[in-house]
Amino acid sequence: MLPSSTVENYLKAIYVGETHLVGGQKLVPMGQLASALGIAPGTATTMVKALAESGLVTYEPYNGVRLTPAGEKLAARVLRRHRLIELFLVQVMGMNWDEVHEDAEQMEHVVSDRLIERMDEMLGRPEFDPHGDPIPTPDGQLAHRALETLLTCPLNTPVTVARVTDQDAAFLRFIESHHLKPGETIQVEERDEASDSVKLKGRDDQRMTIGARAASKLLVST
Amino acid sequence: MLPSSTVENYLKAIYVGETHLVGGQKLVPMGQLASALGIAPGTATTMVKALAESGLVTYEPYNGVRLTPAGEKLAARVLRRHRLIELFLVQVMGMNWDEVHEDAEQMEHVVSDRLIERMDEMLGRPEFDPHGDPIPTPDGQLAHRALETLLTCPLNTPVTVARVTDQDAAFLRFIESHHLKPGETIQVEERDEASDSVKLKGRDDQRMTIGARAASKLLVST
DNA sequence: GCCACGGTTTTGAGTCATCAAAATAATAAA
DNA sequence: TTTATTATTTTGATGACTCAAAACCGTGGC
Ligand SMILES: [Mn+2]
Ligand SMILES: [Mn+2]
Ligand SMILES: [Mn+2]
Ligand SMILES: [Mn+2]
Repeated sequence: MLPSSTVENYLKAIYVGETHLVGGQKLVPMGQLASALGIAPGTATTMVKALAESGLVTYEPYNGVRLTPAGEKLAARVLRRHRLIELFLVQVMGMNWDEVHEDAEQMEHVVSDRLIERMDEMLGRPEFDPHGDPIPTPDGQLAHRALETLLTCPLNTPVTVARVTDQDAAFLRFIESHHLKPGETIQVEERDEASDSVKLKGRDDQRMTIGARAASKLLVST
Repeated sequence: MLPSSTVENYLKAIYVGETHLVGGQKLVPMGQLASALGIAPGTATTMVKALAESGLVTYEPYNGVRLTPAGEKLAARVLRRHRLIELFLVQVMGMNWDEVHEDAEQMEHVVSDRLIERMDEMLGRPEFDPHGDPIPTPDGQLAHRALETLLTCPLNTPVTVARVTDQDAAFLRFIESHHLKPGETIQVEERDEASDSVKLKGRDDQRMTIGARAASKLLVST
C-alpha cells in the first residue's frame, strides 16, 4: 500500500523532529509532533498507533515516537522530494525562496519519480535546498555539516551563511533584504546579552543588529 | 470552501463530458460520468447530489448532470491547469507526451496560482497542450476549431494533424513513432469500409494503414 | 508522600469518499 | 401491453482522518 499524503507528512515531521532532539534523546514527544503538523494531540496519538501497527514507527506511550528503518526510508524520500522541489521552483521557475514552501508541501506527495529525477538532473544533483537544508540522497543519506549559529560562532571572523532554519515568509524576506542568504559572507562584531542582540557586518561592510532569537536561526560555516 | 481534489475531478469530467455530447444534448448521464472517473455508479449519484446542493451542477434524476456557471468556471480552471502542466512537462521538463497525463492529473489540484502563472508565462501563453487539446483561458474561454477526423476529411488532400483524442500511452507512442503527432502534414489516400481501415501517406511519403477506430481519434485541419 | 499540573490518551462523534448489492425506474423488445 | 434489459438510485456499510472534551498518567513542588 502506498502511503497517503497524511502518512507521508507524519513521517516527515517525525524525521525532522528527531534531528531537532538534543542529546541522547531519541523519541519525539506527541505534543511536538501534533503542533508541528497543526493537529490535535489526540489525533496524533491515534495516527501514530496506526503507523506503529504498519511497522513504520516505534511508539512508546507517554514517551513518544521514533522511526523504524522502513519509516526512515520513506521519510527521507519525502524530504528529498520537498527540498528538490523547493530548489527547482527557485532556480528554474524563478520563484522567491519565501514562497516555495507551500507548493513543495503539496507537490512532494504527488509528482512522479520520473519528474523528480528530471528535476534532480536539471539542477545538477544539488546537495542543498534554497534555505541551505541538506537534500537527502536517493538512498536516504543526509549530508552532515558542522555549523554554528550566529550566537556561537567566533567574533570578528568571516563566516559564510550556510542555512536558515525558519520557513516563515516574513523572516525569509528580512534575511534576503539584508543580504544574509546562504552563500553570503559576514562577521559577528559583538554580542550583547543585556539587549539580547547581535551586531553584524554584512555585504559592503553594512552594519546591522538582529535579535538573538533571529541570530539563532542563521547557521554559518567558519 | 475550496473544492477538494475529488470535486475538481468530478467537475472536470462533467465539463469534458459535455463537450462530447452529440446534438442538442445537454446532460451528462451518470453512467458515463462514473466510468470516466472510474467509480461505482452509485457513488457518482451521491456525489452529484452533493454538488447540486452546493450549486455547482444541475441534476436531473435519471437524466444526468450539467454544470452551472459557477461549476463551469471551476471546471475550466482545473482543465486549464491540467493542460498547462502537461505542456510544461513536455516543453520545459523534456518528458514524453505519453507520460505526462498522470502527473498533471495530480498536480492540477495542488500547484499554486502563482506557479501556474509562471508556467503560462514561460510557455508564452500557449493555446494548445501537447495533444492538441485547447487550453482554457484564465476566464474560461475555450478556443474552438473546426476539425475533422481522418474518417471524414477530404481524400488525397494535405491535412495537418491538430489533435489526438486519446490519452492512452501505447496509442500515443504509436502515433509518435509513425510521425502523426499534431503539426505533421499527411494525406488520406483511401478508406475501406470492408476492412475497417484507412490508408495514409505521411512524412517522407511513408505509407501506412490504421484502423478506423484509431483514425477517428486523429483530428486534422484542412 | 500527597497533590496539582502539564502532557497524553481515550472516548464519542463527525465528515468525506467510497463500494456492493438490492430496489427501482426507464426503455426496448416481444 | 406485458416482459425483459439496462441504467440509475437507494441502502447499509467501511476506511481514513479529524476534533472536542473527558479521563488518565507521570513528575516536580511542597
Ligand atoms: Mn506535505
Ligand atoms: Mn527548505
Ligand atoms: Mn485530477
Ligand atoms: Mn492533454
